[in-house]
Amino acid sequence: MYQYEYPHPAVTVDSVVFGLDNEELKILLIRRKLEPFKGAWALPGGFVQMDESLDDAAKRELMEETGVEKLYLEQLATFGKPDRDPRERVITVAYVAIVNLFDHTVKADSDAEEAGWFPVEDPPELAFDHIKILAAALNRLQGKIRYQPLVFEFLPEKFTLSQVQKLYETVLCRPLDKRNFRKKIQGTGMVIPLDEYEMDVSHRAARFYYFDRKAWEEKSGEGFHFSI
Amino acid sequence: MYQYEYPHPAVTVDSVVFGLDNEELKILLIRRKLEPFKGAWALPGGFVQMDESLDDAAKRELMEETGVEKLYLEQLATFGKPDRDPRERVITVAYVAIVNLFDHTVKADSDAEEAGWFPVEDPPELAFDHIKILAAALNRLQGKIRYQPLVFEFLPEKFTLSQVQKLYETVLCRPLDKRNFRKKIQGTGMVIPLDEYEMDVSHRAARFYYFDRKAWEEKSGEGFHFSI
DNA sequence: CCAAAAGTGTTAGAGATACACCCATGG
DNA sequence: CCATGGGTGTATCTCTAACACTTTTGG
Repeated sequence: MYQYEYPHPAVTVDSVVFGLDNEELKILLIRRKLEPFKGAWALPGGFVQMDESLDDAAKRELMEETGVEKLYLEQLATFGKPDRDPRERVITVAYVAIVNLFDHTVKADSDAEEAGWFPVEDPPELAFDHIKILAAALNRLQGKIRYQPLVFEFLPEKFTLSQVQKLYETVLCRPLDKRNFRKKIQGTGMVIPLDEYEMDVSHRAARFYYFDRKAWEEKSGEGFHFSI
Repeated sequence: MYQYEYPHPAVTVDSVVFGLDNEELKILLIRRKLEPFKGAWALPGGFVQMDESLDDAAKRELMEETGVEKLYLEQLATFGKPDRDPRERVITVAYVAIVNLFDHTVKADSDAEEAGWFPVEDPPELAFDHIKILAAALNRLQGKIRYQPLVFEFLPEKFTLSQVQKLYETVLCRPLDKRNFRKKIQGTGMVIPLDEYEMDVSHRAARFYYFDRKAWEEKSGEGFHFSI
């Protein structure tokens, strides 16, 4: 039993985990085992432990629930309306995460928890105010992807330019001109062609490229603007 | 006395309040009356009450400490390293605020609390991790001011274009070309000239303008890009 | 030879940048 | 008449946007 002179809220972290599944943008949801909202789908998350930072809490919860260690993670915002949880006052720090579903497999079920990937555009009913958090996360992703190289967090080490373009189109919900897109991507100097090509495709084989993280880190220091 | 089955952290809100004082960008600080960091300068803030939202808590604290009701307020980020407060686990939700020091006077001292405005570039030693919060806030301000009309939150209803330009230069820490700046500002269609001019200045009197909030609200809906 | 996706350049227009002088006012 | 800041236009350049056909491969 823990006692305080003044009331303290509970604090949780919840993550909106984006992934690219079969060229569709999806989010990871967990089915709740406990009341309230028992049986409903919800964002993965949980209570912040007293000895861990918020970032560490988000990482730990995602590790526990997806088994993925390496992922992109950034704080989104904190949601704290007094009545957002019917049990007690719960303030949640929301995160945006991106997992690479090519290089890492995500365990769909962990310690008897049901988990699943759902289309961003058509999610099921969500517990609490999680639909609002999802909206904020999508907004952040759409805004940030235009001037930071987040796309490569979704893609395998080696990718084709068409994959990159389709991903941008999916996230931004608008078509991009192929020639202008390729010019711009290659003009950054951070997307480097390999001498490898697709195999066994029934059309001209696409060239593979990789993202040069070092070049990005160097250039991003000096106010470099990515910009799609 | 309040009891919980699991330990709960304390949650506070802290605000970085920016204001334009004599053409200098300043922040509002409060001198701490209590341990820890008694006597040190700190960001204004305090504990979140159980029945108020985070935004409401930030507004209430600022009202109590500055007497200002109308101000620009936006959530910045949440800081929660386990050891950021020596007493107990305290997670703080940081806000960025802007007060207009032309139209509203801020009471420098409130209920026996010492308060003061300090240059952003040269603040005193701050309590807790508040220097990190300040850095994040300044970063947010510099980023956001380029594509959202935040400058007008600092300025009086009626202002001159030179005031606007100097403010941009102050915040962005770089000079701007006068003619190009004026073209761009006027090109937005949201900064409207008045038939009023400065009085009693020992040089050509500058024209006054006002910011058309309605035009901004309409245009910002349709993906309008401010951009300086 | 057909279907399917990869790959490739040029042109026109819009927006950004660079730049220098005259004007109005108070002292 | 001098000091101080207010106010104005043009030329160049860069970046963006629009646009259509040829290439490669498997079936």
